[in-house]
Amino acid sequence: MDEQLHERVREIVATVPPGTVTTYGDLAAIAGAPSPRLVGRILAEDGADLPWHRVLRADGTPAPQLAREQLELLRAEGVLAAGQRVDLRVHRWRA
DNA sequence: AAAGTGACTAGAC
DNA sequence: CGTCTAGCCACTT
Repeated sequence: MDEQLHERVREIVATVPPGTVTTYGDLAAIAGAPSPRLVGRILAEDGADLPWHRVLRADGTPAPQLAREQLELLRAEGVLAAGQRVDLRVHRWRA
Protein backbone atom coordinates (compact mmCIF):
# COMPACT_ATOMS: atom_id res chain seq x y z
CA MET A 1 0.00 0.00 0.00
CA ASP A 2 1.05 3.58 -0.51
CA GLU A 3 0.60 5.43 2.76
CA GLN A 4 2.39 8.47 1.41
CA LEU A 5 -0.11 8.84 -1.37
CA HIS A 6 -3.04 8.53 1.01
CA GLU A 7 -1.52 11.23 3.17
CA ARG A 8 -0.93 13.59 0.27
CA VAL A 9 -4.42 13.12 -1.09
CA ARG A 10 -5.95 13.74 2.32
CA GLU A 11 -3.79 16.80 2.76
CA ILE A 12 -4.85 18.27 -0.55
CA VAL A 13 -8.54 17.49 -0.19
CA ALA A 14 -8.47 19.11 3.24
CA THR A 15 -7.04 22.20 1.55
CA VAL A 16 -9.90 22.68 -0.88
CA PRO A 17 -11.89 25.71 0.33
CA PRO A 18 -15.66 25.60 0.89
CA GLY A 19 -17.65 26.67 -2.11
CA THR A 20 -15.06 25.32 -4.54
CA VAL A 21 -14.53 21.92 -6.11
CA THR A 22 -11.82 19.94 -7.85
CA THR A 23 -11.63 16.79 -9.95
CA TYR A 24 -10.13 13.35 -9.44
CA GLY A 25 -7.78 14.04 -12.30
CA ASP A 26 -6.52 17.27 -10.77
CA LEU A 27 -6.08 15.64 -7.42
CA ALA A 28 -4.15 12.84 -9.03
CA ALA A 29 -1.89 15.31 -10.79
CA ILE A 30 -1.27 17.42 -7.68
CA ALA A 31 -0.83 14.49 -5.31
CA GLY A 32 1.28 12.61 -7.81
CA ALA A 33 -1.09 9.67 -8.02
CA PRO A 34 -0.36 7.27 -10.88
CA SER A 35 -3.98 7.34 -11.96
CA PRO A 36 -7.23 9.17 -11.07
CA ARG A 37 -8.74 5.78 -10.27
CA LEU A 38 -6.45 5.59 -7.29
CA VAL A 39 -7.77 8.89 -5.97
CA GLY A 40 -11.31 7.56 -6.13
CA ARG A 41 -10.26 4.42 -4.40
CA ILE A 42 -8.46 6.34 -1.68
CA LEU A 43 -11.41 8.59 -0.98
CA ALA A 44 -13.73 5.60 -0.88
CA GLU A 45 -11.57 4.04 1.79
CA ASP A 46 -10.24 7.06 3.64
CA GLY A 47 -12.45 10.00 2.82
CA ALA A 48 -14.89 9.75 5.72
CA ASP A 49 -13.52 12.69 7.69
CA LEU A 50 -12.63 14.84 4.69
CA PRO A 51 -14.60 17.23 2.46
CA TRP A 52 -14.79 14.51 -0.20
CA HIS A 53 -17.92 16.13 -1.63
CA ARG A 54 -15.71 18.82 -3.18
CA VAL A 55 -14.24 16.23 -5.50
CA LEU A 56 -16.06 15.69 -8.80
CA ARG A 57 -15.45 13.87 -12.03
CA ALA A 58 -13.85 15.62 -15.00
CA ASP A 59 -17.19 16.66 -16.47
CA GLY A 60 -18.50 18.13 -13.23
CA THR A 61 -20.82 15.28 -12.32
CA PRO A 62 -20.35 13.11 -9.22
CA ALA A 63 -20.22 9.32 -9.19
CA PRO A 64 -23.82 8.01 -9.60
CA GLN A 65 -23.94 6.27 -6.30
CA LEU A 66 -22.95 9.45 -4.43
CA ALA A 67 -24.70 11.99 -6.60
CA ARG A 68 -27.58 12.62 -4.25
CA GLU A 69 -25.65 13.29 -1.06
CA GLN A 70 -22.78 15.03 -2.77
CA LEU A 71 -24.94 17.51 -4.61
CA GLU A 72 -26.80 18.17 -1.41
CA LEU A 73 -23.64 18.94 0.53
CA LEU A 74 -22.37 21.17 -2.24
CA ARG A 75 -25.62 23.03 -2.42
CA ALA A 76 -25.28 23.70 1.31
CA GLU A 77 -21.99 25.49 0.56
CA GLY A 78 -23.43 27.58 -2.19
CA VAL A 79 -22.28 25.43 -5.10
CA LEU A 80 -25.29 25.21 -7.37
CA ALA A 81 -25.55 22.27 -9.74
CA ALA A 82 -27.36 22.39 -13.05
CA GLY A 83 -29.18 19.08 -12.79
CA GLN A 84 -26.42 16.68 -11.80
CA ARG A 85 -23.64 18.80 -13.16
CA VAL A 86 -21.62 21.48 -11.36
CA ASP A 87 -20.12 24.28 -13.43
CA LEU A 88 -16.40 23.68 -13.11
CA ARG A 89 -15.57 26.88 -14.96
CA VAL A 90 -16.91 28.72 -11.95
CA HIS A 91 -16.17 26.55 -8.94
CA ARG A 92 -13.03 24.69 -9.97
CA TRP A 93 -10.35 25.11 -7.34
CA ARG A 94 -6.82 26.09 -8.22
CA ALA A 95 -3.76 26.26 -6.02
C1' DA B 1 -1.73 -16.53 -13.37
C1' DA B 2 -5.72 -14.57 -16.08
C1' DA B 3 -9.90 -12.06 -15.69
C1' DG B 4 -13.08 -9.01 -13.46
C1' DT B 5 -14.04 -4.50 -11.07
C1' DG B 6 -14.42 0.46 -9.95
C1' DA B 7 -15.75 7.53 -6.06
C1' DC B 8 -11.62 7.93 -13.61
C1' DT B 9 -10.48 10.27 -18.36
C1' DA B 10 -10.07 11.50 -23.11
C1' DG B 11 -11.16 10.79 -27.70
C1' DA B 12 -14.11 9.04 -31.55
C1' DC B 13 -18.79 8.99 -33.66
C1' DC C 1 -26.85 15.63 -25.54
C1' DG C 2 -25.54 10.26 -25.96
C1' DT C 3 -22.79 5.42 -26.38
C1' DC C 4 -18.45 2.94 -27.05
C1' DT C 5 -13.22 2.15 -26.83
C1' DA C 6 -9.04 2.13 -24.90
C1' DG C 7 -5.94 3.21 -21.25
C1' DC C 8 -5.39 3.49 -16.50
C1' DC C 9 -3.86 0.98 -11.55
C1' DA C 10 -4.54 -1.58 -7.24
C1' DC C 11 -7.31 -5.13 -5.56
C1' DT C 12 -10.20 -9.32 -5.57
C1' DT C 13 -11.63 -13.76 -7.72
